[in-house]
Amino acid sequence: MLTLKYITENSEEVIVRLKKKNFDGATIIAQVVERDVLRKSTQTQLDNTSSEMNKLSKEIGLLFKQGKHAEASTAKERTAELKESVKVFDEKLSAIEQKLNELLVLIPNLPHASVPEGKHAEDNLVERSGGVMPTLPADAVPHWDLAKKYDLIDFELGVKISGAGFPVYKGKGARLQRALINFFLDSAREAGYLEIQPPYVVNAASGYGTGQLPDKEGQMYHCTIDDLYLIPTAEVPVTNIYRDVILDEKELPIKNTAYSACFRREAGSYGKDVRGLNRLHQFDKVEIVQIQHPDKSYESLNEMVNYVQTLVEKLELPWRILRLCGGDMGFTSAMTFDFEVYSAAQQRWLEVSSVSNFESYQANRLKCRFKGSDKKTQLCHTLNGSALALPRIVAALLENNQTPEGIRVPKALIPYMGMEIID
RNA sequence: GGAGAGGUGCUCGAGUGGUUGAAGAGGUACGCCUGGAAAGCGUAUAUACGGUGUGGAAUCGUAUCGAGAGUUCGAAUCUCUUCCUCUCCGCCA
Repeated sequence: MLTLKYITENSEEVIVRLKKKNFDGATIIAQVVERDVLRKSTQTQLDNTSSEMNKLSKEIGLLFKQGKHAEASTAKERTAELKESVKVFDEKLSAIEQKLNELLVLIPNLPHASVPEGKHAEDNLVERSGGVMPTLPADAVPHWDLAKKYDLIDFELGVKISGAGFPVYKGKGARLQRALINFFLDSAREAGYLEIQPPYVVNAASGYGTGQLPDKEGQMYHCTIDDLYLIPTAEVPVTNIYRDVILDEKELPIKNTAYSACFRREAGSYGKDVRGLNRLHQFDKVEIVQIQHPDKSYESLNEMVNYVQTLVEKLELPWRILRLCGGDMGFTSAMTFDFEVYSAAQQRWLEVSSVSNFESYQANRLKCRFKGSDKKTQLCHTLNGSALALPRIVAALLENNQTPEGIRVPKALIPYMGMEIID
């Protein structure tokens, strides 16, 4: 969330900038500002009353020590009223703070100045693109047919065991998964990321820390008996490592990578583009996360985008990078680049990565701060990106590389696959 | 799952109702000392919010001793709830 201080001190600017995200913030910002004034005055009242109370208590203690029991009893009587006031102010303050917090989580992050205007995905700008569009044989088929032909993925079996959206990878299909995961992890490590193996279920505090809760509760699988959530991305557990942490400036940037299975309920997204591997309830992904100094977070964003680009290039897929417009960006992001690869048989661009700078929006919730040489504590900037999500990469690899002899394995993957062709 | 012990500052560790935001030690930072270093000496070393205030120097107040609630004029210290850790037993990959 945005910091209360920033909102109250720059309320006009905040309202203007939020417009780019198609968010009309005038009313809610006004409510925040109003309640903040109330918060401050209530806090002052509470502090003053508590202060009096503390003073009086000390006096009573002193009187008792001196054996002046009568005077102590008289003093005690005076505390009753104060005590009541403290209680009233305290409850009032808590109520105000709770309401303020409820308002704050409804306000999205401010888009960076370079984020283009726009309302929908069609307004995103193509930043750059590369790779060679494949020329497919006349009888080319989409990946779900190829998966069946070479017995790589069994969607029906997944339905039997779990339900739609839980495919079973078999044989060379399973091996391809493992090859991609290892390729992505090794590449990330070589790029300076520390490999992490996080838990796949998280508590509510973690879900709240990265913003999945409370707004996106319905999108996560919830184990109610233990009140734990299946992670929708490794971003959640990895970023929460740094919840309630004050880092030393010298530790920045922190670069972590993690493979995890990802679980998404995808409630309400049935019917559209869900065939094959395009949209799943469980999928595999390698994530990269950075915690960075605010002055350098856009350098890091750039670095991360360039890094992801090397991955799609090594996989020899046609790719393009989109600079998301204000209306298509995530709630918590200040700037996002999406990566898409072309899936030739479906003749569609598939999103395979989303790289974002959250600036201090996420860090404010997480209370992830750093202390510099000036001894001042301030919020870090957090960034993350997929590097990469597997299913759509697999879809594009299968479709684009289909030949009469089988599926050609890109050079970079051959050592991981142990074969040049899937047949 | 059963029985017991415990959760205090960057770390260790004292503290069982009254100037305890918290002894002591270690670590770290700065200063002194030294040709340099060690030792030694001195100083500093949490966070959040609020008030006064300045070139975001200071200074005061409030809250925080796992978390939440309670008892009390007053709680790190007592009570309850909850989470977590450790030991023993049971079960098990």
